[in-house]
Amino acid sequence: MEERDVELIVQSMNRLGLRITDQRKTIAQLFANATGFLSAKEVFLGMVDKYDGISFDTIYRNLRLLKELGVIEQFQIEDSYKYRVACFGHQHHHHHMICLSCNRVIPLESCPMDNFQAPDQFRIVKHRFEIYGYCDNCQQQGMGEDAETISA
Amino acid sequence: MEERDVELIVQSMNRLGLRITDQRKTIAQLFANATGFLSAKEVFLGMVDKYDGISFDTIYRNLRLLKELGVIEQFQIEDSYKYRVACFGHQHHHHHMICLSCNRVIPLESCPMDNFQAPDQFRIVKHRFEIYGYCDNCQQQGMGEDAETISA
DNA sequence: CTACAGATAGTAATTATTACGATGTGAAAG
DNA sequence: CTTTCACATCGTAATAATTACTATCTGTAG
Repeated sequence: MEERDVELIVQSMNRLGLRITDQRKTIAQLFANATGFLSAKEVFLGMVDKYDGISFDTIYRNLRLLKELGVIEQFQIEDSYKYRVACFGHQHHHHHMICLSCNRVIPLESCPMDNFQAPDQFRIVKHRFEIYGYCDNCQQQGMGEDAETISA
Repeated sequence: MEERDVELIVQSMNRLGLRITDQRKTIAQLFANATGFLSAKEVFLGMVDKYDGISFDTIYRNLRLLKELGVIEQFQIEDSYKYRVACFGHQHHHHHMICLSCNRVIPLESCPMDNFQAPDQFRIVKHRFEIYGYCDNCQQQGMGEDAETISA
């Protein structure tokens, strides 16, 4: 991403009533420059150079706030939380395909609930649907050739 | 569940090459008697009376082993891991509806991947699909009446 | 009965996350 | 440009969940 994208993130922070601190600008930069996901730890590591005594409180509080306000999205990948800039242009309900090699996220337009009828008078409140595999690029670089489809 | 179900679990442990220790018998009992899920902590609490110096190692090692061997299934509910006896009679690939009130698990026969075509030459390795809501029983007891459908 | 690989106890270490009082600061108002 | 103060951060501690490891114990094959 480019400088313009940092501005977009900072602007949305501002619009949502958050103060624009130096630390938050840096968080915006980190997410704008990230190719894939960032874990809390990675955000910390990206900040600790510039703010050498930075508090975990600052990291976790901002990640939580930005998630709640919809600026970033939280994913659960391989048993741990990771974050990325929310899919702009996909504000409506959608799902994702996630590349196990490069962590690229491909938004999906279709939702399995569109043509699903719950049995047993079950009242559906929410659902979770994610696809994992290897994207076109990574396959061409030989990734995932040997990977078997896991039925789970 | 009944005594017979404890035996089934113990037998499958045995068949899979695990030694039948007292502790493992007790774990089998806990899962056989559980109405819903058990967290690692709950398993610990269920064992600590009988084995007062029981090690976390024992709990976590056995949960991991039993999960890997397919005796129990691991779910992620409300940001934490919980376990239950695997769906016997549903050894093939399937998904679940999970009641947010009583934690009842309803196996689903249909899989969203059955009629799904991945775009972008994405090579699908695995997927995750879970439905959360309120089961028939809990709705009749007034649970989930006010719950709104969450698009996420 | 014996031997031993595997299991457990007891404890420590690691990791992730949350909490909180003191201090600092963005930005709104004057 | 100052003042002000709610919000943000720092520094540190606490909590929680999980993993690690060694000495000891035990299920079970032979």
